[in-house]
Amino acid sequence: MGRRERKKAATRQALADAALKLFLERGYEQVGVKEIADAADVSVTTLFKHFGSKEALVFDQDADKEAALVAAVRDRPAGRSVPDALRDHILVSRFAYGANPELRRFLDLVESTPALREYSDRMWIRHRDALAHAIAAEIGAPADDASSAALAFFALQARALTRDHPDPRHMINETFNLLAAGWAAVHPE
Amino acid sequence: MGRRERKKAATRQALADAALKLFLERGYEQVGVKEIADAADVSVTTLFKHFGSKEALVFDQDADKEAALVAAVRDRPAGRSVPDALRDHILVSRFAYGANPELRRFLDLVESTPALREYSDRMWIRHRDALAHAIAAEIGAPADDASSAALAFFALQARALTRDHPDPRHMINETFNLLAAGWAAVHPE
DNA sequence: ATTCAAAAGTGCAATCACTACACTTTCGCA
DNA sequence: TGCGAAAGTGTAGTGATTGCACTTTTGAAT
Repeated sequence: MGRRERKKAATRQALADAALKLFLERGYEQVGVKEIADAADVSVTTLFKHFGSKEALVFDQDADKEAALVAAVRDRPAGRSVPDALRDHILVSRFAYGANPELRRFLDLVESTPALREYSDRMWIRHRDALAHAIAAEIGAPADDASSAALAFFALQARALTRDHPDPRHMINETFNLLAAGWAAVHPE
Repeated sequence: MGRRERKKAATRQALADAALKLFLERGYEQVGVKEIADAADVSVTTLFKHFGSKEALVFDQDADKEAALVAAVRDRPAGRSVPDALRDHILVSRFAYGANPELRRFLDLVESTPALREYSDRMWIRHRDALAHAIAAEIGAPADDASSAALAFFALQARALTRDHPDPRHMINETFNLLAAGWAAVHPE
């Protein structure tokens, strides 16, 4: 990778870092793009060349999530159903920030900011087709199989569904109980 | 109803009418709020006193939809399951514009405008709790029953799920097959 | 090494939805 | 009859996002 791309990546990183730092300090809405650009020592124009929107500054990794999602289905333990594998993956990705306080604060920021919540939801839904195809492949159905698409969509929406529930873990489990039972009925083995 | 409220309602209606007319003529994005206000002969400030956002100008009826939704569940034919009743309701509300070309154009406008699609989706989801409570009441579960909440949420999301599918009717049916089977398994009668 | 075009970055002005404010007009009603 | 709330106005702002014309950097081909 040449100097050019390295510098570009550095600028991008500086922007994302500055943004996250400022957001955590003072809250998403209380920070303007101008400040972020200044903190990263670039112009606002440059900021928007790197990130399509203010929200995008916070979510700087996307492709790996999709890969992980597809892998969760494809590489699931033998005997585990597709919905159950998805349940596991959602539970882990939602509650496994372990003892990492940075991640914890980041998730709190997202959850407490409506604009970021919506953006995050939309990000997940963008992986809908990829997940649907992975599921269809697993059961040997055509790529545009409707039930696979429905399961993929619902699994991805589960985050939004369980967000404001008092007991998210329980809500997720109940939700996937419904999906798993329906899936088993539609696709008996 | 006194003259005052009549005038207020008239202004509101003039705004909604002007907005819809302009949107249909030239497209949602190509029309500014200023133009709408001018067409209705009020100030922009007044426009925003009546409608919370530009999108809201298009969706001027909300309460009745929620009532219809709850009624679809509560007053369903004897022997019909809750998910099936919801399927019927969704199918009707989605395809029953009959020979009404105005409604047809309106729906096309919404479907072809990202901002309006999202707004419409969010509007439906706002009814989530009401629908969830109605479902829970039907099966004699506590109001915060998790499976009822999941079913309500998924049924409402079905519109978004089936939007960009080549055969929406088929997609809706497959989706509700999944939900109905899951629901039957979780709530055997 | 020189040159050249693309890529990265800049600065400015503009757009557009939406808000705050301070103000006037209009009714409803006591 | 008169007063206060409600409806409406106009202006000036904010804040994200875009378009434009411009300079600087740098990879690569000659």
